[in-house]
Amino acid sequence: MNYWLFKSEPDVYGIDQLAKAPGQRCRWDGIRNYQARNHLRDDVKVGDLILFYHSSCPRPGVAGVMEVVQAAYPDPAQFDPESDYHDPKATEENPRWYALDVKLVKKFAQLLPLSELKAQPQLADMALFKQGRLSVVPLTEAEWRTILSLEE
DNA sequence: GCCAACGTTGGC
DNA sequence: GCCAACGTTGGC
Repeated sequence: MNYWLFKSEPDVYGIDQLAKAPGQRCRWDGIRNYQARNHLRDDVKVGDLILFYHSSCPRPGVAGVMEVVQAAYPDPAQFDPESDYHDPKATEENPRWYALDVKLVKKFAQLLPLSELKAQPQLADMALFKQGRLSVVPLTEAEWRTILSLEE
């Protein structure tokens, strides 16, 4: 069992959209960074738990928890010339980018702000802070427990 | 809108 | 393989 933090811009796709989706499930796609892709493709397993993080918005922070329901498969958007995520160098035989399916476990009653995460000495070494622009971030079990304990 | 950090591209 | 130029992310 591994723990992750996935970022999304709520203007594009926020936790409320996931809450309203059929079965509260969605495809997590559009990842176009190699390090994030490698995590998605190689390390993220069915049953892993994920923090849903809202980024690039007025109130950045953790909005809730998701669970992986389908492990990585080639992201269909890379083959779609109409998509913003189209990649002309990707082929069906040799895909570059991967997506996976998640479901909502719970939406936090209140968003847990980034400022509060930063205020925790136990979280000072988090990958989230060390590598600010990675959109698929691993968490240790201790970090996971610390963050969940901050949510009442 | 600004800027720091860092990833990607392309010439050589 | 190096590195400058450029693009993107994301907090503020």
